[in-house]
Amino acid sequence: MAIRPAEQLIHKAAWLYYAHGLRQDEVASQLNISRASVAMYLRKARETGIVNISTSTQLFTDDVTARRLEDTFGLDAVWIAPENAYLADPSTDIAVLAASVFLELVKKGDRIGVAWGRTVYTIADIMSYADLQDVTVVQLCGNLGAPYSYRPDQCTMEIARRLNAKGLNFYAPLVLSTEELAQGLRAEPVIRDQLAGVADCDLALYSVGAVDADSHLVKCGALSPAEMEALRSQGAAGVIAGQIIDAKGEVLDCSYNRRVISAELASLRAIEKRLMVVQEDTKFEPLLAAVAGGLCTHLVIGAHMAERLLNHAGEAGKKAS
Amino acid sequence: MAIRPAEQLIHKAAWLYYAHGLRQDEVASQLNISRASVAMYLRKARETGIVNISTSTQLFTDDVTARRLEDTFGLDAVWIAPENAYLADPSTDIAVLAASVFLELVKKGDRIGVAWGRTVYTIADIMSYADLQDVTVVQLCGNLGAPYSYRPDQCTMEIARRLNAKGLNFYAPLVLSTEELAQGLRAEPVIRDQLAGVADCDLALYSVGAVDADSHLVKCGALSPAEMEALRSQGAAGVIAGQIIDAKGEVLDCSYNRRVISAELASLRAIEKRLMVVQEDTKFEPLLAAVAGGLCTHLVIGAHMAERLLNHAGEAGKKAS
DNA sequence: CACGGCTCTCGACAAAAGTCAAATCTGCCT
DNA sequence: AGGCAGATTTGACTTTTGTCGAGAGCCGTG
Repeated sequence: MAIRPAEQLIHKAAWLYYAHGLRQDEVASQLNISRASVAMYLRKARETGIVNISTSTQLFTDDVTARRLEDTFGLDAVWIAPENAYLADPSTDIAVLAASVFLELVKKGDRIGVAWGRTVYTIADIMSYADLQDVTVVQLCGNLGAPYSYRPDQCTMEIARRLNAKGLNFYAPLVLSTEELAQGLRAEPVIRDQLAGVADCDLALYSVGAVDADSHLVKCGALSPAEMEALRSQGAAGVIAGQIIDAKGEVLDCSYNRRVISAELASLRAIEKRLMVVQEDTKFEPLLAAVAGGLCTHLVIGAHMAERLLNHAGEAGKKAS
Repeated sequence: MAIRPAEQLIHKAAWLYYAHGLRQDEVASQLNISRASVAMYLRKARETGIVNISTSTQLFTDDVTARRLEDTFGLDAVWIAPENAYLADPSTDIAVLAASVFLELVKKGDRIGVAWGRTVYTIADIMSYADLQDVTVVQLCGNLGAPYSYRPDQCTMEIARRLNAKGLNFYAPLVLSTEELAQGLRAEPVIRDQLAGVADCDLALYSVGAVDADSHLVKCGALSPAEMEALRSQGAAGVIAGQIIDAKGEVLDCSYNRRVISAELASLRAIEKRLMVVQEDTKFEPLLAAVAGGLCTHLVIGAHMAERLLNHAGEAGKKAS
């Protein structure tokens, strides 16, 4: 990690510009280079996280709805992305917000568990760079061989890259064909250590998957549409880090789950800050299951989903009384 | 702390501009206001810490000299402001650097002890705003009645204001006329609690004062030039949070110190991160004393001072062998 | 040693952001 | 209701910044 001569220059330029508030041409004359170069250096500085521009996400927690959600579901913090006005694509909105929230939650020296999925990868993709050197990003579950760009290891690596952190991948398949093999693999020292290390994380980032034919588990061939359907009728309500959970947020007792290599839910629950991000409105039930199972403490969702959650809680309350 | 309607707008504008990367005119049309207003909002957002622009101070620790200082004096981290090229005023350079380092060291929920002096106030003055809501800034020592703008309470309040944090001043004089009175005042519940709370701080910010006629203690009338001179011959080497220390960094046994209301050195040493900033080259001996006494773990100084420290250590080493 | 291929740098132009005085709005007092 | 003081907003203008293609320097290779 020796600092290249150019990096030194970028650093100096960034310092003079952002910390001292000089103009670009002043910086240029200080460093005896052209202003155009300064502009380029500054862009690089922003891209590599030498300078950090972060905007408070407080606006999105201040919302009354967010507060009520925190109260009714016992969550530590909820962020709600306004559905309507802002940008063309509402789900991008959620991802942008989630990325900011994530960066706000990360601290130096943290160990971060990352699951996989389109949502997680989208977040990684738009997340700005930061310079947290002694952070470790660990992969929460095994890999799928599919050619998707949001494979578990990709998610982990991309986030590690953005944070300038260490990425700890693990190269085991997510699902094996027999329970015995899975058990054997889980006992392998390399794998065992990685899985044991999950509980030591300070922060986790994941989404929740739906139990339907569109699930990545189906798309990647881990389960057939028919199997998925069968699991659903057995009570499957969602997918967390590759594992099927029921409506109470517990691991569903089924062959599939026993063949999976992934962090145990108990380990996940041991992580202090569990950030769950849900983009799709269709993932209402999966989300409910995850929340019921105490699988998240911090939540980023869209306004519409927020409403549905509150309504649901209201009705459940009425029924109970 | 109800959010004024305008603040909401500022927040939204900042979000769209900095997080989503829209241009100002795009933001303007989104929010149905003129672009000029957006520009103004954004300035306010930066000023109030809704957006945070911070540049890594790593450049200044990467220095070989800084590393050697860390090693030879057993410090956690050292930052060295390059003396020559950068700006007109080298001591401003140090303060700018110190402010950035300080902001980098502060974490949410921290309790911060702040002493006083021109250096500390300069830092407070140029420090950019941040939005750390549950941070407490506590004053480390009593006040002086002088009309200086860098009175202890001013320093504390200004820093608290910049961080959007709670400021805990304490209104006792720094020096009393008799030891009995000081003892009595220290026993006062309000004062006692405040002093006891110092050891709970996570971070301290102070400089070190010189023992000469230019000292603020003299300028503010706490000591006469003659008394100062007398203390010097008794072994006074520096001033920390209003107290006189000897060359070993211990409290000097003298009447003055017994009449002072300030945090005990033991409490200061109990603080995990003790950030000391020294601007003036003349404060070489005071700094040595402070370092010897373990009163700082993190150090921000100029290049010239860094050299002197290293040379001194080198010579001391030679003499010893 | 000449030749591509490569990155880095610069000048000039276009785009974006900052600024200021005038206009408008707002609440409040008479 | 009128009018005044303060803050807020705006349009027009200036300054600053981003970008692009051209050119310069640098290396390994044929």
